[in-house]
Amino acid sequence: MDTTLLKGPLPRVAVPGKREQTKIQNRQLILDAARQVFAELGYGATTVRDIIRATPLASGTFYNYFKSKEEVFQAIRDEVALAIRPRLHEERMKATTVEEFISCTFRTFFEFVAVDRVNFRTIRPDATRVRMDTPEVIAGFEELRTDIEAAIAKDLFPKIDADYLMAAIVGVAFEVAERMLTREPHNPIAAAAFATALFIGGVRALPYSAEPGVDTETA
Amino acid sequence: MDTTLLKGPLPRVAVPGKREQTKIQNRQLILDAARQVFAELGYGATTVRDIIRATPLASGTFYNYFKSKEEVFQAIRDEVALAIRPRLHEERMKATTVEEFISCTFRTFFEFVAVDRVNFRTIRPDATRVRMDTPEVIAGFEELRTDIEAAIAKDLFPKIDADYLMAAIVGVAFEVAERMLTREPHNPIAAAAFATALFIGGVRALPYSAEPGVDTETA
Amino acid sequence: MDTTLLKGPLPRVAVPGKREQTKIQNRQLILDAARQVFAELGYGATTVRDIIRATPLASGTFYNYFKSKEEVFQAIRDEVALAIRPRLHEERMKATTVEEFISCTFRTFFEFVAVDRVNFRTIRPDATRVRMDTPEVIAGFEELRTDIEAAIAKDLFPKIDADYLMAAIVGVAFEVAERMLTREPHNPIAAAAFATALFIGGVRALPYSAEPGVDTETA
Amino acid sequence: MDTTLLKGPLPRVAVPGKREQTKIQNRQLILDAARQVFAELGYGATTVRDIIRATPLASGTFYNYFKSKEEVFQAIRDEVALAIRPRLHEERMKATTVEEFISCTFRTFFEFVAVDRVNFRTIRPDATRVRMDTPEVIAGFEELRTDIEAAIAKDLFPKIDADYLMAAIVGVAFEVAERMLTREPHNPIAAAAFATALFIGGVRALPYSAEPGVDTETA
DNA sequence: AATGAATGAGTTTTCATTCAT
DNA sequence: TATGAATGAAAACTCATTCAT
Repeated sequence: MDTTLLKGPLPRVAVPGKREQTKIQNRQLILDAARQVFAELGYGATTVRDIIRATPLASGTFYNYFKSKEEVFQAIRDEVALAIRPRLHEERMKATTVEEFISCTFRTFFEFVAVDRVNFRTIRPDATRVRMDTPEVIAGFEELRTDIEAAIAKDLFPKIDADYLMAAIVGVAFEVAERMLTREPHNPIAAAAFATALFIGGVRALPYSAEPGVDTETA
Repeated sequence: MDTTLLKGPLPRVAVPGKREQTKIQNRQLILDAARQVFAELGYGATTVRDIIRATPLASGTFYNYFKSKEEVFQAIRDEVALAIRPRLHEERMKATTVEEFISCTFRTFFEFVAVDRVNFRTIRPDATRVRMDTPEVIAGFEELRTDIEAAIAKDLFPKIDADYLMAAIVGVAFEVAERMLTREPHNPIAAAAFATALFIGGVRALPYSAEPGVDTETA
Repeated sequence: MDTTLLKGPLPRVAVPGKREQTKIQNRQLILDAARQVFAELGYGATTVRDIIRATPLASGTFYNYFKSKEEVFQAIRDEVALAIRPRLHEERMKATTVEEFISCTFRTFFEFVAVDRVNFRTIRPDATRVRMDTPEVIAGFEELRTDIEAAIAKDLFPKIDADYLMAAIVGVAFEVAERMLTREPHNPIAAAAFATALFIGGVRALPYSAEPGVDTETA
Repeated sequence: MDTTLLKGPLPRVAVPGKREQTKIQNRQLILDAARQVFAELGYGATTVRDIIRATPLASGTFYNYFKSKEEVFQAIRDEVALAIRPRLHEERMKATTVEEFISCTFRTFFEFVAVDRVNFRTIRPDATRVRMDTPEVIAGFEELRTDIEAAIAKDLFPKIDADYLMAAIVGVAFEVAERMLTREPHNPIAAAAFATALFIGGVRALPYSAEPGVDTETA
């Protein structure tokens, strides 16, 4: 190893450095553990101790990264929202028909959820569902509304209530995603097909289902 | 602080023999307080103390009626199962068309929310929105699936995925209700009309909106 | 025992009651323990645990009575100030000469300190002295100034700086009391004689001392 | 937050060989910060972190210079013992009369306080006044007793109680200084004149005051 | 030597539950 | 049966000190 460059004035700003690395890694360790534990116990029942215990770190270390349970939670939500928002927005911008607009929204969302299920499931199915809308998540919803309004302006949509439509899409996305995750194997394509059909043609246009609770494409 | 005069089982001097009455009344006091507080803080964050504080009763009294927080929660669930669910169930049983089935579900729900908004949604002081699916609603929507399955059996619905349809209805109900409450005056009829139209004919069948964010029936 | 009176509408406000008694007692237990521990370890080094440990009570019980260490401390100070202030004021009002005014102030204070030394000594001699002036204590000082001003108005004192004189008296009272408590036996009379002589005639009028650090009256 | 650029041992690139300089400098940085923080929060409430935070140094660096909070405290004591005490001591040694002995003590002290008020007294945000006898002053007044004893041996003072006299001087010095700082402008000369007159001739010898609370020399 | 994150023991605080009145 | 203070186990949080870089 050539250490020439390490002599002289220390390369203070250079190279991320091992310290920096560990810091990022530890933050991630906590976030991952929190995701895990939230999914298992639910947000309410989770304690900071639970999170730390799921980690090789010491209790005090938690507080070097987050002030409280709530703060980790929001960090997780934000992380997710930041990951999916740009993708959703971009695809919707490319849509030239109502069908495309709707279907790309659902498909992207369900695929994301299927892959990243731990992120989505900070929820204990048999108990209470808590949804904490952080600014980042709200921003995602707002963006959807703006996109709808833009689509109306382009005559892609009829002149409808964009606010309610946004709400309807969000509601269906979250609830159907939830159900989707209870089925094995997860089938985001089928879920998106269902939701899209509903939004395009209503219940009568919904795909036939061999038996309730089983994705038609899987059956 | 001496709160002696403020507390006490309400009418201590009540008509003799009506002890049974007081017992029922106290039970109700606790249930009502619990509903309130669960809605405000969420199930996880709520403590038994919080519930008792929202009551004229003493902390020990709680345990004369319920063994734990979990038990009150169950009791609320049970209670409402006996109140709203039969109503919804009955109406849906009478439905002879898909339209009726869908519209009565949404109308009843939105009207319930508009009247009982406190139970539905609260803003925490730090402005973070926390939503808890109150037990009554969970129970109601579990039954929804059963009713859909029954409707499919009666050939009212095509043979679709009842689980997903239930999820879609729940999602739309919740999210649109949320938006409805941000508008003045609350218009459950218009909200139900929107949701029903969406489910019957898809986005293209949605009622025209003079301006986004304003109920057409109100405008 | 005649229980006739116990029937019918409960005598809610009557008799202090055993519960009420215990409450007062426990508060006092904590205050006494705190006094003890503050005197031993000093205010800074004392923890709430230390106080509780010096008590037969459980840790949580502390918080039924005080919010924090600081709050107990202030309660102690206030208790003391409330006990001694009226006595000091009353005696000063009766003074007809400067000598009386000064000497009664010091005598009362030093006697109080000698008797109630634990109250006075929330201080660790070898470490840091912390004096937290609670409103109640400040009020005691203010009263002294007012009394001095009244004495000036009555021509008992020459027209001097009442504010500084008050400060001087307070300073001498506290510091000499501190020294007095290091000597055995405590001799408040001698301490008051010293302070009074100083304030009346200056250092040259001070009583002779057989040996420094020994009260002349004792020697 | 990346504070890399803000921290660091001051001039890392400093003139080679002047490492010794930096070491002395850092030690001083810590001592100064400690003095500040002790005065603000009191010894007990101060944490090592507080001291370090008031410094451009990193937490670990603290332990290169001092083993603990206690040790900094001792160091401050020692440091000032070398600075103020000799000055006071020397002046008192030169005194040929009681007046000189007393007046030089007060004058020096009040001037020190007026200049260095931050070290003497701080107001905490919650308005509770906390006073900590900073080590320098404690050390100074311990020596005062020795000096009084020496003066008695020289027949400068009558054979009085040196311990009590020291206490009286300390008490007056502190309390009057406190009052002095509440007046604008600070007038250490007048404060010293007041205290000296009191100690030489008693209350009847005190300078007349135009109005209480106003320094005569200023008025 | 300087750095500053990690550590974990110790402290503060909360809260479900008990129990004497 | 109602009361509400006491309990103490467990959670939240702090901070002196260590140690890899």
